[in-house]
Amino acid sequence: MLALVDANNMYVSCERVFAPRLRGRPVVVLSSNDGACIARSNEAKDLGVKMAQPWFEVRHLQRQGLLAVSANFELYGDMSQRMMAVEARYAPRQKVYSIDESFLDFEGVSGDLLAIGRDMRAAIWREVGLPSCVGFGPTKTLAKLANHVAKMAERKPGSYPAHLAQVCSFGAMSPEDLAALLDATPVGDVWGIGRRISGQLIASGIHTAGDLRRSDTATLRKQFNVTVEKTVLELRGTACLTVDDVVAPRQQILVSRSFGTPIHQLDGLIEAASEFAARAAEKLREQGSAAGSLSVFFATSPYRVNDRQHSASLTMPLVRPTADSRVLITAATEAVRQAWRPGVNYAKAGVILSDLQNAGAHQGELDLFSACEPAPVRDQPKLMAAMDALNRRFGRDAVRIGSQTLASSGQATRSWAVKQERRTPRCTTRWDEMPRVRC
DNA sequence: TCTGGGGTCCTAGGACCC
DNA sequence: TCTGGGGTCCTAGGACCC
Repeated sequence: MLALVDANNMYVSCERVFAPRLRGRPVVVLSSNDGACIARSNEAKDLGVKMAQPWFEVRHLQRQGLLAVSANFELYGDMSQRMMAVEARYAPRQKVYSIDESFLDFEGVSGDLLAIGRDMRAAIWREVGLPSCVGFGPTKTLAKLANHVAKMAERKPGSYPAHLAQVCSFGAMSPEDLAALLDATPVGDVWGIGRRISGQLIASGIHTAGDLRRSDTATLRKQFNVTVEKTVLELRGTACLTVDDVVAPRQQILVSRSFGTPIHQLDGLIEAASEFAARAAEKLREQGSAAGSLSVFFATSPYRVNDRQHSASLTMPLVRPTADSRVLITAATEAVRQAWRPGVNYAKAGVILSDLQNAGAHQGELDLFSACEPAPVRDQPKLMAAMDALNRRFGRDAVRIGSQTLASSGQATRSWAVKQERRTPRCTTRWDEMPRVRC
């Protein structure tokens, strides 16, 4: 039997641990530049705030008590690790799926899973301060669905039987009860069935999870793809997705941002791309990989309808896989120079590292470069390691690459930097931001 | 004024090969 | 009037997730 454990409204719940004023009130967490709502408390959902809804569309709800804070990812990441560590005590294998979810494999565990689930949930609350829900099922898709039921039964009394709230096990249900439950679940609530496909399923008469489970797999595979077919099999209890507890290194690393103010000058774009490439390179070295290629993209805002629209994307193959910030920044800068157009207001940009491989694996090569003049920048892993160590010890950007802040005009620009006007303290990761307790 | 960021997997179709 | 056939590899883009 598998379990899916996840925190309720993760980001809001993390904020509430250290800010009692946020408890019991409608709260949203805002994306970078305080642009859109990326997390909502139940009270905010009840006020009608939608996921990813722009802040300017809902800010008037402040009159009805809505509160907003800027995203504090450092805090959420740390809280996540604490939560995962508690969960790991309860099952032999854990696969962390996202910042607030993990799958647990209870194979070989005897005892009452419902009781274990309740105990684990209580421990997460007691030790970390986060509310969570637990769903048990024989496959990942069913465990996900059980978790969904647990959450909805808690949040919307009447949607599902009350005894399924918070911890729900499909393993503890009769086939008839489970069938009735699936028939009461909209097909779009099934994991893997998104907006596009649920629309087409409904159009062909498949409205609920129960309908989907009864559908012919071959037909669905033809109409859609194998992913949908696997989902149906998983709903029937045939496992197609496994829980492997090895943490696979990322296959792709992406750093992108919308700008605080649009960029129309080459300097600014180079500076931003350099900054993103440097961040991506740090992540790359953190997981011990090297990148085989680097892509840069930048685009105007589709919402500024009077602006000339342009979106560019350019991939730079790297001569040899590298994790050296200087090499990656040089490639990013070159890509910007090639793809940039003057007179355009760019609103967003990003850097993607792909073709990732183990940094230790060196491929033999012909030395085609010794004759080059000037010689290309050589990788210096020790230099990078020293830079990372200094930044860990003295804070981010204690040491940085020059082009991360272009000083061509005699002063740093960085007007594009994100705005976060409502960020809360990083209570668990910074000594100087630790909360104070008055007795 | 103001519209998120970071991922994975799958597939169709083009390039290329013999 | 008149098309080769069979295969691999790569990439862009779509769909999904949180």
